[in-house]
Amino acid sequence: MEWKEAKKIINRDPEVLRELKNLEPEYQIIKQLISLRIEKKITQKEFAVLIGDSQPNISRLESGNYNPTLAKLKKMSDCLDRKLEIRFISKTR
Amino acid sequence: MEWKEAKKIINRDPEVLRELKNLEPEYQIIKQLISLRIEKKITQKEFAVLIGDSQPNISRLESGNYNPTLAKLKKMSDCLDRKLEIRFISKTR
DNA sequence: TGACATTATATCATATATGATATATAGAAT
DNA sequence: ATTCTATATATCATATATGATATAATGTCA
Repeated sequence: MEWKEAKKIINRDPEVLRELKNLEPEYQIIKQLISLRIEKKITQKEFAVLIGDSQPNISRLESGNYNPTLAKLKKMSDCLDRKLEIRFISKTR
Repeated sequence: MEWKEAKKIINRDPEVLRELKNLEPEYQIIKQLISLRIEKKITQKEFAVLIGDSQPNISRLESGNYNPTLAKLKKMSDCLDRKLEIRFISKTR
């Protein structure tokens, strides 16, 4: 399995995708998390255990129906042995 | 006023700074937001109006005693005409 | 120093995130 | 088709974020 699979999951529902793209940072996060999970070849349940959460909550997260706090994002990144980077980037060129 | 001033504000309380550095993403955010405000040469009150919030809440935000949701971060970035970027960065080299 | 501006702290009601569990639905394997 | 696994959806109690207001403390300037 590869990114193709992740893309398939993201594309499952065109409506959700449209909304996700409008809410771009959320999309970024979801995309990254799904990629990570698939990269590791693990189920949502296993991923949930990894970050100290539950499978239904991972599903909700991946679906975009989720609004995590900064602390939650940090916890997730720590559990995934990743460094969380948050930036407010200037739109000017 | 320049970054020196922002630094002074961040350094006001060594204990807070120590904790902030430990909670690094939060520190990043605060640093960026304070920089932005000082760059614009506006008070917390004016900044608050800019992002649709109140001065006491900005103070709380700048002090680190704040745990914003993703939606809140997005709203802030939108109001500041910035693009919010969130990444889980691999720690490997 | 005093007046005013700015920032920090406290408090509170309401909204919503977190964490947990049950169950429905979809997918995979045989 | 059946069984099992994986994912999606629903629900709920509790914790906590949001948004708002009042006030205290600190800073600035004449």
